[in-house]
Amino acid sequence: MTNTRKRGSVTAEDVAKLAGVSRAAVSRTFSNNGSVARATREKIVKAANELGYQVNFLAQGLNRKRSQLIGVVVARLSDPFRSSLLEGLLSEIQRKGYQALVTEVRDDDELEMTIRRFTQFRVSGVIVTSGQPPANLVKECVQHNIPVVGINRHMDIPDVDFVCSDNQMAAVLVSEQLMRSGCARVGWLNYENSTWSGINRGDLFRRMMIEEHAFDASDYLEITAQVDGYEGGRKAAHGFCKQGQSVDGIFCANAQLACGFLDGMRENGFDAPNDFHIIGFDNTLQTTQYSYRLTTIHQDVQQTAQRVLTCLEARGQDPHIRQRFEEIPVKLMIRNTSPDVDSINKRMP
Amino acid sequence: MTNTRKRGSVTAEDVAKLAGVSRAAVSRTFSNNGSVARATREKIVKAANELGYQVNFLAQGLNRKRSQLIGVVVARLSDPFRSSLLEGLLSEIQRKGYQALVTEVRDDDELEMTIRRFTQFRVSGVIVTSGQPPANLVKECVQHNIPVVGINRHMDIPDVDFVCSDNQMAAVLVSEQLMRSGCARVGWLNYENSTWSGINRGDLFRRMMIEEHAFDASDYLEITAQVDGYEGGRKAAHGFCKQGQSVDGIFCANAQLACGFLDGMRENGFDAPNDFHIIGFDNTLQTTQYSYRLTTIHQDVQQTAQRVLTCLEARGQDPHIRQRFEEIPVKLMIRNTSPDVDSINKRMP
DNA sequence: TCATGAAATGAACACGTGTTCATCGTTCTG
DNA sequence: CAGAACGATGAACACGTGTTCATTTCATGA
Repeated sequence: MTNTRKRGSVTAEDVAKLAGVSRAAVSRTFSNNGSVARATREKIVKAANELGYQVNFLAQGLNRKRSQLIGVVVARLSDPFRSSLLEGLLSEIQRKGYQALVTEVRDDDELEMTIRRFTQFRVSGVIVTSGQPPANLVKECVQHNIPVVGINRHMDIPDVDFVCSDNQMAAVLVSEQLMRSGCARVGWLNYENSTWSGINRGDLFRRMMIEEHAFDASDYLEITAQVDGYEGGRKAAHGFCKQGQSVDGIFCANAQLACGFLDGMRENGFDAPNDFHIIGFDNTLQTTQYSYRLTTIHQDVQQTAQRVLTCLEARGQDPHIRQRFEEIPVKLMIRNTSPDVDSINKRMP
Repeated sequence: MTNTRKRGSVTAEDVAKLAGVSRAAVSRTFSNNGSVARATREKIVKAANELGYQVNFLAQGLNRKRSQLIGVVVARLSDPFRSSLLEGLLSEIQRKGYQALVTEVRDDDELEMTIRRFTQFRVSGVIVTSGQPPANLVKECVQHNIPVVGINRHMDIPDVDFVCSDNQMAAVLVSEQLMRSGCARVGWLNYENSTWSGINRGDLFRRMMIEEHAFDASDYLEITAQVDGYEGGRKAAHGFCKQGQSVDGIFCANAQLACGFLDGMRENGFDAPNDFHIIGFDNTLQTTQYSYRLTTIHQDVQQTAQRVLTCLEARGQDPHIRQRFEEIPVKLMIRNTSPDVDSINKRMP
């Protein structure tokens, strides 16, 4: 019965008409931009509520040349750490009043299409958690004044910021833990064609063991899984045992590899912490569970997400600030597979 | 040096000017709508490539009153099944040429804001994987001609479609497997205030055991975990043992509960399949791993995602088709915790 | 009382696209 | 050859908002 000319969308004009003001006043009221008298603002808000008015984000974005969307590039959500990272990002994105445009990519080809679509939506920022975006595309974003941030990866591109867990700190914590445990022959497990962060973690760990703790190179093994994930780690353990190799301490590039390697060793009759110590990366739920109780490096997802959005907003305001490289502190979660040395010493003095 | 009036956005008008045609021709070329001669189309495409033109999705959506976005409501991505479901949805959404607007909700209050924002973006559809959307809000969507689909949940709302794993089929498969294994006293594990799908699975399983397989009600136990997830299941097992109860077959509402319960029983000195059989729901990666090898019901995520998008597109074309309730067949993945009976019989004839 | 400045207001333009409608040229048909 | 049928084309309007700019209102101080 009400005067609903066209059902399905009540516009600012309808509100203006009902409140007896101009449409510009309505716009000013909801965008908090210009100045509008208290009395009229109240009239407008009342009319808006009555009609159930909501601003059209498409029109708003078209005009402002910027939507309140943030593009997020993800891959392989089946990895628990990646999905928990996404969870943290979503939470922070929404807290700041943005909306997440999530795209899953498999190869860098898809990634090109993806970023292109992001620019077509005039996103306020792009977060890359996986894949190596082509430099020219990122440049395109920069030209459009769209900030880009990478997580746990190194992109050698000007005007793009990075947030990364502190791999150096992880190397220090892990190497010291292994030293305290009396390890004399350690290994590093990663998969073939790993990401930058995986390689970086291995490099820093190696340097720490050899240069800082004076390990002989022959006492530092590099174990390479054919593929990533649990099965990759498990197969690597089988190969490791078949070749008759041995270590008393091993550090893994991620949690899935670590769980797989541990289970693979168990299948061969070895177990941690009795036969060897093992430390993983990514404090996923699974590593906390009874069947694993894996000592692991904890990445602070929440803080990572916060820093990412800080970077985005900073560069959104001034596109030409100098490149940032933020490192997020990590923690060593001591559990069963490389237990607290003090408690051991206490137990057998 | 080229005539770039305003850097950062090349519009259809620029393309038209370069190609020597009207802007309308450009629009027709890229929206594949009107008719345009082969020769001019080629001229336009060439000019567009030269200038690096891309349509502005905001303007396009504003005009069409519909964006190519699809809103996805998720919760608790830390649950592996949920993240794999999201993965499947993303993949299907992108394959169909849409973009996913993902929002994480904690309570139904947030959900209200979320759906409201979805309508403000003029999404082409809404997928609800969690939470109970208020009926009036969904009605609002329907009024805006925005199709809504729910996954694995029951919403008693007209004009909203549902896609659900075939819980009846699961109940049949599980009950038959337990019967074949000679179970005489079975249990059902769920958490308090579970979702609709969890309750539904339990109801159907119970009916199957009691009505179909003539179980006495006293041989059908309902075990309730305080909270969802691995820890919930583990604590439930501890309580179960402390009370001195016992079953020889147990079915769990989801994989996390199942893994937790199994580990909890192990801590108390019981293990599957020797002391009891256990079957989970959601064929997550973890259930396949060496430490669990859990017999479980597999939900076909890919097919679910496909059906969801089919529903969305169907209702997008005609909002008044009758409500659908699609059931997706499930499979029983037989593993170690409730092994294949034939192979057992063969082994000890 | 008048000049001055600030706050408030509405008309008008811009954002970049889809789509209708009238026009024009071409081909087909009898 | 006349007329019809049809594909191609561009002008113009619509989509719903933000923002500028000139104008009006109003309070303040001299």
